[in-house]
Amino acid sequence: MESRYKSYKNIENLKDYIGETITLNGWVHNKTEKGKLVFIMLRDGSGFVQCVVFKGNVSEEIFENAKRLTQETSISLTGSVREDNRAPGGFEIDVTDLKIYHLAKDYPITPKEHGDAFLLENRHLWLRSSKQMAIMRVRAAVIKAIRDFFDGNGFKLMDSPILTPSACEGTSTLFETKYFDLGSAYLSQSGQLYAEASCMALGKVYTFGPTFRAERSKTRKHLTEFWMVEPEMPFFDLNDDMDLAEDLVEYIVRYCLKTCQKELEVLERDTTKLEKIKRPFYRMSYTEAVDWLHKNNIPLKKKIDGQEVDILPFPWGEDFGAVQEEAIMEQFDKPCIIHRYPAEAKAFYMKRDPENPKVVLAMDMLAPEKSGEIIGGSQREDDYDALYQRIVEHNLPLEAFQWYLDLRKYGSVPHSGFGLGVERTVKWITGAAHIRETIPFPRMIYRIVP
RNA sequence: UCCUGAGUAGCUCAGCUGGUUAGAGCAUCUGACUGUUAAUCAGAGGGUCGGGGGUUCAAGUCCCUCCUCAGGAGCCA
Repeated sequence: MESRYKSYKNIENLKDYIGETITLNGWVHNKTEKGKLVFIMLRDGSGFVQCVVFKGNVSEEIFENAKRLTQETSISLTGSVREDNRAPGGFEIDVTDLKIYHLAKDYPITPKEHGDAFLLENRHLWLRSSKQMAIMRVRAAVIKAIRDFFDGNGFKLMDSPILTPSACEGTSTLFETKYFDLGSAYLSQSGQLYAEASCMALGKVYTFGPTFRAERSKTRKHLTEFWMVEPEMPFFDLNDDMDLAEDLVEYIVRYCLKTCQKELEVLERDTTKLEKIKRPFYRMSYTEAVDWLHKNNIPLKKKIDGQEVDILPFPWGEDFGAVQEEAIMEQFDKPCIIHRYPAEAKAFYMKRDPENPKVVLAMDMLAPEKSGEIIGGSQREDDYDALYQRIVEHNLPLEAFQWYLDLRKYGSVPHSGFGLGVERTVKWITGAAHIRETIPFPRMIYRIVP
């Protein structure tokens, strides 16, 4: 493509330049000297390539400069591209010219092992490591897949506000901030309520953005700031909702398999497990899941007076914890949707099942390989009186939900939606050890820097 | 918030029952080598043992306290 700005050749396209002399810009990932040879592993963001400087091929000055190179020094180098099976990646550059932009000194991250705390403190530099780069590239692919899927299926993007006047669900804790003379505003913990309003205007919509939860949780599945995509569809019932969730997840996985082979290889991900992710996924109701727990003697683990006790059989009505989720998922090689949860355990806006008022038309999708919940969704309550009563029952401020109740006053329709957590999806697909590795700059309870 | 564990060189760690001048590997610097790819070999520099207090002739080591970090639970995407 002709462009008005400088365009450089990229390492990922090297196979198009075999035999040509090209200039590459990048950073020194590693360097080894061997007498009259200097090997430079060059990184440019698109990939890595080994470059060889031979004393006999360059001037004294260039060779001395090659010997001075340190890890993460930024350089521009020129040389011919050659296939070579001695080089990692299969290509090599015979360097004829070398220019140093900036000589880096004492780069803290070495090719050896490092601890988690150290790497997190140096997240701004850790991102340059090959595995972190690969995860970020998969993340970009996951987000692209999500947008392509919705844009290609008649959805409109309708962004929800990040500053909100009050809780969407009332349950989770919110980050609070001052808002001029209007008192407090809160960082959004879900765009759903606004997506519901949007879908009554534009039909199928999705909202995509950061979400904030001030929960004091400290696990490898939680961030205080994470990205969520939330589709909302008028005239969809719970079954349509579940079908859409399956289609989306299948599309994301297939897109990553198609476009991120190299990245998944760097991450040593077993892609045969991802190849199996095809519809139909598994489905069971909450009640069926509880029956299964009974049959397999899986207890409810509860803390009473600081003592952990096992309760058998698992009592109907209790929410599943990590123990139950993992036990259920162990039998599956594909995601499983669990639907129709006890009403008490779930949010106020979820519609009761007309066939069993003790449960709501909600669903969670659990991913295999101990990846946990990646989707939570429901059919929404569309009856004005029922919703009004729920808001009162949950002790939520009625005046804050007046606009939301309006949606049930002016042409209410059955509608459904769900939220998919981007980082949890990336964690599952990449096999990353911790969710903090799936977002460029993670925000966690005890870390906000860098 | 609760439970568990850890803080010693730039990094990853060892350091016994309290006992001379606190160690190793990597990284850094100097030198050797035309195939390294976490190179190898030879040499050099590098320490407030997380902070504070206490016990003792003597504390990295024992006690108290505070701080920081990690893992797990609950909550959730």
